[in-house]
Amino acid sequence: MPISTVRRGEIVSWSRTLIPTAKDAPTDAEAPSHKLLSRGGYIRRVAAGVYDYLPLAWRVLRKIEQIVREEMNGAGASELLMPALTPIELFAETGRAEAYGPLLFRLEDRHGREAALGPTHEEVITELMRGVVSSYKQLPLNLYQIQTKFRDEFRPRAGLLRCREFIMKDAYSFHMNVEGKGGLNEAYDAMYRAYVNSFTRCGLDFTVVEAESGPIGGSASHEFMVNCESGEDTILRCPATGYAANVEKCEIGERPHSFEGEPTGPLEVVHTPDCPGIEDVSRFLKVKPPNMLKTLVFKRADGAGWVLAVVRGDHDANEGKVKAASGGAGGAVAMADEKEAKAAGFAIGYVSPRAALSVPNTLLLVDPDAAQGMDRAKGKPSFWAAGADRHDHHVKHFNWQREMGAVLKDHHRVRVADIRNAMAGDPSPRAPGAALEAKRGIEVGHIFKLGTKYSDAMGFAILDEKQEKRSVIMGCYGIGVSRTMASCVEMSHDADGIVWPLPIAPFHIIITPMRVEPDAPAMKAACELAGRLAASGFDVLVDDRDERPGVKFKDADLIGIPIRLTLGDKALAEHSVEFKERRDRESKGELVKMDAVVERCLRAAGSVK
RNA sequence: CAGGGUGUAGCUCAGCUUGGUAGAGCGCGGCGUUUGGGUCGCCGAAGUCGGAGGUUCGAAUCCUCUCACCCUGACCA
Repeated sequence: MPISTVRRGEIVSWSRTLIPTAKDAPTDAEAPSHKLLSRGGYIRRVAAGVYDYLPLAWRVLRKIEQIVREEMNGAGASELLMPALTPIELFAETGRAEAYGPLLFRLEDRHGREAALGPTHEEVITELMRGVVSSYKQLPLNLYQIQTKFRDEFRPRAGLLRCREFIMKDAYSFHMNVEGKGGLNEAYDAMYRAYVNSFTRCGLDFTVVEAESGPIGGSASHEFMVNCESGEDTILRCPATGYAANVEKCEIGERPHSFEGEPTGPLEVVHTPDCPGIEDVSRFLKVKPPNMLKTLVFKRADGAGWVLAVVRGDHDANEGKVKAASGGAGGAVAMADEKEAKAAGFAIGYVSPRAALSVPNTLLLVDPDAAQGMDRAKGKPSFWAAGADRHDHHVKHFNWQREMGAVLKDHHRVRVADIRNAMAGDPSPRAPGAALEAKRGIEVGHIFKLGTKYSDAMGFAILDEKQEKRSVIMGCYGIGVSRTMASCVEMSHDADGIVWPLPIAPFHIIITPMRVEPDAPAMKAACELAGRLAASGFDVLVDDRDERPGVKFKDADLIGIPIRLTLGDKALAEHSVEFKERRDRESKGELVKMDAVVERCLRAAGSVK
């Protein structure tokens, strides 16, 4: 017997479900998605960063989940479900009980045992795998779950975009090797494709960017960002090549630099009281930030000295890049502790590049835009203001060669390197002559190559084919399901309400009969039509409320159902209904004969429903 | 965590300065009216004024403490 391949749609009456729409959004809602999901009766706030998902929202979430599920299964992953409640010992094992800090929701049971509500499940799944996988023959494996996650955010905000409790799909893959068949790269690439497929099928406009792997560790990482101006994250993109990366990761193309240039005047020390930041000094000295040198103090992780990072006043130093540029001698670096740095002789807040001369074991890293003796645009020597290495004092007319001397040529002590965050207008690292563009986005997916961080920490090693015990190599892959719903609203709405893409709309079609008494022609036609549409796979919402037309139209627009079929006297007299797509704001709608409606809707839906 | 702000009816808010019977609009219930873009009219239900303590004859209002929530920043798979 063949398996039925046609999905029968669902029919729901507005009056028999819960869709509490409202004219006003709660005052605390600012983000469009927060306002519209609240007004549209999708969500209600229960506590800070904690929400009810009402029937409409739950339908959307389940549709997103289903798409993700299909793509994950198609990519060879298997679904399981792990507990949200996790004994603290598991997080202690990898040090993340500390690393996650207050972000971890902690609780204590009646016996005084500590537990945490899972923010993510690397430890839990590694613990599981450690117990059940004992041979390389069982790998590779890719396991995922869709589940509620908990993070005690310092500041939940923007409705569903940053919650303390949210729905997430997290997947973990396990391998004996990185390259080749069954390796990490193969799974990573499969996940990359599954993510592209998932977000495309959801109808999202998104960009894939290269990303830092962050505190989770690992070696490579991509973020999937929904494009929208209200996004929290800035991404940079090369228009010539399509290269895209987030601010932390984005490389900057070649920038010419040279310390050579005549002084603009004698070095002048100026008393600058109460000027802790660049902005204050800039105002006080009447010097624009692009003419100032910002010098930050980093400490080597091994304690064997310091790294000074010099960037232009209007630029931000990038810790990851500083780390990379100072690599080799002494390993990783971290922002210096203020007390410690002061004790070593740095006048924190007033440090100049010259501090590299006076404090031993100090490497000076200079960003190319700061390493300028000549102002190229103006064709004359650069004017620089900098710290005076003395509390409440700065200097004017800083000149690299005069102030630093021969040490500039010593590559063990002074290096010029890309050490700042990229900005719009910076040269592209991939195409000469092209400039990076800045866009805003919301992160909805993130994939990582973890390597052996967790398997090492938790002792998950098995024998390979050569009888050698090796740590299992891992990858992990997340999708914020509830955030995806919210970012879709951010991306797709207008003044009247939400405009859902068809694949994740709670209902494909809303039928709006003008009269709703059970024996009214409009209501009878609505029921008949709903049945035929459902048989073709459409989910149909019938607005059977005894409300004025204006109210129904406003609500239909607000909740964002892609297709509206209106049944009024005029249309019925011609055996027709009025067909209107939500995304067409201007059009009046078209009259469609009753027996052609299903076909018209199918055409509007394309091949996807 | 730092700075700022708000808590009064289901929602949006007024009242607080200058203490004296707790209000409006939307929503909700009823009646009538209207019926293609949030009709109109009348009637009605609805609030321990976030909580505790204090000052006072009397506190939504003044004082102290506390709780919750929001915004900006920092933080952030």
